[in-house]
Amino acid sequence: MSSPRRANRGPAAAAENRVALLAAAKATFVEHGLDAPLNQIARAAGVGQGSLYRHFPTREAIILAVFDENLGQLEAMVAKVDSTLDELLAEMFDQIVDVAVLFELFRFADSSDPRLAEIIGRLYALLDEKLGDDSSRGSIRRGVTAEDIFLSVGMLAGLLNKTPEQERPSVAKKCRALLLRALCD
Amino acid sequence: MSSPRRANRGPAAAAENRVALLAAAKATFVEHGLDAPLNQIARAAGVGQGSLYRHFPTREAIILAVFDENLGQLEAMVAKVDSTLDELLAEMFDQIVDVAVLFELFRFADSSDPRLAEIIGRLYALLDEKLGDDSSRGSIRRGVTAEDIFLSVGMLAGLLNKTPEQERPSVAKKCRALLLRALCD
Amino acid sequence: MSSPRRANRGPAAAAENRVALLAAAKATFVEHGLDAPLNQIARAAGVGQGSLYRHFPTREAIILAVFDENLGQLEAMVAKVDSTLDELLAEMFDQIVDVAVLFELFRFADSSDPRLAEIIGRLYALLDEKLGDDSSRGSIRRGVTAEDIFLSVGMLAGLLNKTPEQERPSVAKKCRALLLRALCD
Amino acid sequence: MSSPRRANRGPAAAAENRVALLAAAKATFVEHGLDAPLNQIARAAGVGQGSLYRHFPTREAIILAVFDENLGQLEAMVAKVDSTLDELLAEMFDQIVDVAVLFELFRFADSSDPRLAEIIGRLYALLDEKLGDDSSRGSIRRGVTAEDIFLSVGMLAGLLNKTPEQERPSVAKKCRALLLRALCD
DNA sequence: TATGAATGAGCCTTCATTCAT
DNA sequence: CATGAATGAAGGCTCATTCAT
Repeated sequence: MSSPRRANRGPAAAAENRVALLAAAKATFVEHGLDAPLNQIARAAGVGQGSLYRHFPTREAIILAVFDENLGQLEAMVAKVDSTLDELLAEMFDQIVDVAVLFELFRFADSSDPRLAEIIGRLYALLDEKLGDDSSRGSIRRGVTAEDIFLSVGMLAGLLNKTPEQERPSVAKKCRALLLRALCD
Repeated sequence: MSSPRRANRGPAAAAENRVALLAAAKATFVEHGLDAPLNQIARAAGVGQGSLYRHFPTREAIILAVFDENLGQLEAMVAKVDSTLDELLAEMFDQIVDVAVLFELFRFADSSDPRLAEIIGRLYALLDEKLGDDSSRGSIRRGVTAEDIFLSVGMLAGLLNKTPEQERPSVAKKCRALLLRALCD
Repeated sequence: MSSPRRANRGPAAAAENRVALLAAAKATFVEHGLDAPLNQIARAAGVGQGSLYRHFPTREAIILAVFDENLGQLEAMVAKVDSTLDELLAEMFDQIVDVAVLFELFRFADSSDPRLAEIIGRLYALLDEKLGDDSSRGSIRRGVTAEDIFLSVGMLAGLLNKTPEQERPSVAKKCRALLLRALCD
Repeated sequence: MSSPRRANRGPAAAAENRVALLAAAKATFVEHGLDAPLNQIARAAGVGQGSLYRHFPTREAIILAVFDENLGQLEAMVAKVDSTLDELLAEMFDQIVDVAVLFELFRFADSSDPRLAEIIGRLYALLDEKLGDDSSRGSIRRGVTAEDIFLSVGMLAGLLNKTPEQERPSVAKKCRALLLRALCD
């Protein structure tokens, strides 16, 4: 019997699969929310259910991984440009319109989860580095902490997640103005 | 027989049931989010599944009812005291810590239920009334619109919904400071 | 408290209610089939659920009553006109397009049910009366029994019940031609 | 533990399961009609509820599959013997006593499922092939169309579906006589 | 190790039936 | 006797998770 089942590409495919899963997960989460059926992710990735579970044993695990990956991109960006916090914030505010859903992560991950703590730690480090240096602080006023920025971004994300797709850009713009006023002189 | 069917308390229980359902719904939503199983609400209210559906034919209907009830309390408060917007905002920020989940209601914004529009209208009216009058604007700066306040509250609620129970007061306090800075002179 | 509940018109309304229920039942069955929710019938009749149950304790009971009533109309028609069987058949074939659903009755009523037996008996009597008399037999061939006619009508009804609304007239016409060929010389 | 979850027999069981489901579905439909609970079919097949839905995502799908299978048997029979339409009809009339319920399938006639159209097409082709050739038409009179036969079979099925099990053979016999008279010279 | 079918728990919803008023 | 709210059993369907191959 010739099974129509996708060929088992063996262990070598593991890395490929992981990448495909992360991409599929991000797309699926953005489109259907963090409660999207997991099999939808597996299907979109062209990967078996079981493989998804092997790579990410829980829903939380894959969400964390996607978030982590996105944060990685942000870090890379920061590392490359000699940017001020203004520019970094602008970039974050821009990107968040599309991936706000990932911030729902906090509903899932227990805040004591070491992976989450690690991710938050990296974000804080990123921000503290800029805040601590007058030349890179941009127009952010003294006294603003990394946590303040973190909370601001979180609030924006929180609202965007309740906002219908097409209204997001306009809502984001108005909120950004409010938040900058809160954070800048 | 194993299952002693709950006594049929008759039509007289209708009003009681409605109240019990609303209370149970609020508690359940606060604890488990707006996607909480409806049967859990019915059980918590000590009411049959069917009665829940009779009183609130859709999930949206019961969410709206709970929200409406809370909004009513807010309006009552405003009506009583000759309050400034500062006080109104303080009240809202206080209350929202406990019922932030209700703001998830706006996920249903594309709903055809006219009551949602009505509720939003009432909220705006509440705010516009205060904003339009210099003597009641408090320390809110000129140029702030009802929408700005609405968005601020929405952002706060959005973040609180992702925040674990015990951290909410502290998060709320910090966010409140940020938002007031955004809204006041 | 003024109860918005329909006034209890007392025992006097019993007869009225029964009539309203039968009419509503017929309309509801025709439109939604014999499995239509009973509360739909009560509502259409403007009558409480309980009253429906008082008049017709089972679904079968109300179906039988509707069927019976329709048969009564047929009998009345036969009694009035000095009709041949041809005309009677034509009438039945005509009417059945609209009320074929009532023949689903046989799926519900146990054939040993005395009420059903009584109804069938009346139908047979109606037919036998015409068949037995050469002058009223019309073009129906000798040898055809009341049962043959009964089965023919039943078959037609059976098919019509599976036929989408708008195709019924055309299907009925073709089947009628076939059945007449079976029953006539 | 109280519920010894059925062993997961693995993907290899897929084919077996499909067969078991079809058999169970046929039996269940015959006994309880096309509205029989699907979980009853799953249980009868010794298969999980989810597997039923995997194989047949809708009720219509499984009905179609059962019907298709039966039609396949009919076609096979026709293909083998060099039969006349008389014989084909006899076979159909015989078989229909047991599986009349499947003809309820046509309640789904407005379905968008192309397989239904395909099935009807095959039935018509089967009949047209015989009708078009004088040597195979048997005693069926000229002028009879495939549709006439289709309608006849449908009418018989419709009636049998309302007929209690034990009376079906006798009813079928009488109706068959009537219908043959309608279709033959 | 990858695959995807199997499994059943669990939520949603409808509706027949009962019964306090 | 009429009313219509209350009740929960029952069936539909989805999806997280397991596991034979």
